[in-house]
Amino acid sequence: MLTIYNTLTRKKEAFHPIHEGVVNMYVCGPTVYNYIHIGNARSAVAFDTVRRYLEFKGYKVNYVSNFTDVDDKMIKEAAAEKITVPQLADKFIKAFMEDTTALNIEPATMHPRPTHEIPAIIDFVQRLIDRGYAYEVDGDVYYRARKFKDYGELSGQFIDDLETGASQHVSADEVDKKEDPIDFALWKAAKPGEIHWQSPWGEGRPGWHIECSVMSTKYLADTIDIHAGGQDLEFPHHENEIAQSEAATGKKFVNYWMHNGFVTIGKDNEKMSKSLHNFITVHEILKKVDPQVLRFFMATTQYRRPIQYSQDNLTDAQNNLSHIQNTYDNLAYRLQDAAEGTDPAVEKQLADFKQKFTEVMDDDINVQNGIAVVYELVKYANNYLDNETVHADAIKGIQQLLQTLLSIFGVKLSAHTQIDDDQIKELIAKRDAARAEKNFALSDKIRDDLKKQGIIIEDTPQGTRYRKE
RNA sequence: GGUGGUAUAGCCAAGUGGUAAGGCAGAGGUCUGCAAAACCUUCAUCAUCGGUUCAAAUCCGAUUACCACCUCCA
Repeated sequence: MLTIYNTLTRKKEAFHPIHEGVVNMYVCGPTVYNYIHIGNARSAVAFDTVRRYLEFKGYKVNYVSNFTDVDDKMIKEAAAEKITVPQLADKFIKAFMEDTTALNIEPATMHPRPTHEIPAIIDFVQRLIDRGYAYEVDGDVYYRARKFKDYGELSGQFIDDLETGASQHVSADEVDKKEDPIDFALWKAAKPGEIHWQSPWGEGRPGWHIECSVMSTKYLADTIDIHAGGQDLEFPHHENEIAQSEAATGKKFVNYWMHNGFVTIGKDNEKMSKSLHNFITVHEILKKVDPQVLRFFMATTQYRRPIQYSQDNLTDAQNNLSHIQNTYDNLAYRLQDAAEGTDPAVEKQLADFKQKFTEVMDDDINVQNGIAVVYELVKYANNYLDNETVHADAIKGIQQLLQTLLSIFGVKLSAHTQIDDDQIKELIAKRDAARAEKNFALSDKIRDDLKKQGIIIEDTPQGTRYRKE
């Protein structure tokens, strides 16, 4: 049975979706004013992995993830680039899709954007005003946080302990307008020249938090199964979403809150973030690193744990993935001389591996233990391949399980042995002849020459094989 | 000041009371003409101090260090 750590209760809980067999999940996406960095990608990878595991378990997953396409940073960056806010958004949404596709992240079922939802947002804000949870001041609309009785429940904060302006990002002007410093903006009046929409409170734009409440309830349901995002969103973003949504609908907003840990960098393991200027964009790193390696690197750390980004750790991931990929190639190679039929012992063993994998992953998506089962499978597979006689269906069974498990981590395995090239085959024949005559100088030269072309030669008991590097 | 998290071998990391999974790197070996790939063997008493217990990395208390959040952040 699947258990998930629920930030709201600070406990692992048995996972029961509202509707049998279906999971409604919403994941907070990025503000699209720049290329995503590895930290942003972490969230996308973490919850893509959760999604894939849920699908592996047989659930249908409705996965909604937003793009925040208007806010202060968007306005500032658009001005800097001398383009409009929507142009900026389109540019970086396109980049986001390219980067996440490279990382083999499944597109969301839906990617809503607040600027496409203005009427729904206005209705939602109006509803909060009508219910006495919000008030208008000079074209801004604020949420009366203290009126919502459970405010602070998610993050464990007590209202009176909050140090106003501790993050030093609130302007004095804004504090003056609010009834209470902890109130937050639902709607912001436009400054001259800023992008804006008409509203009952004048020209303005949505505040940050409101979009997720509106889009989650509109595209999924008033109450959903999973709402996810980075740990930095716990407070205030998710706290505010709960306050807005539950005040508006009168229903529980989310059953399971999931928060991913950060990507850290440097010897102090500092959080990677745009504001600390210590980030590396996915766009940049993919110029140097195989996207599969980057994906594997991120997917094999459990979503709640921090990931330390370093070259050493990336190299580790690279080596591990190569080992798995080599095994997959070894399997494909032996398929060529395999006997027909299967091997009951192998079938049994595969069923055991699959069950063990499910058991460990059911514990809050414990991917470290999950990947350990994969390594067991890999070792088992290679040992099986040492047999003189192997069976085709058994090998196919191993391949299939390996592929299925790796796909949960977002890695696509494919055989490298299937390349067919007469020229290479001719050289190999020549080399084999040389070896038979013990002319190792020639045979080694042929091997070296092929290596320069990126072709690796390997001698096995079944003959000489080759693959691309 | 409030809140939360983390501390296990050179590195990554599992582990929630019974004498430390797994991976990388390293060392040795098997196979090979040599390689490659793979396999085998080997490599720690768990930040510190104190307590509870027949028994603790695991529970309790204290200490230290690091990280994060407190209306910009995935």
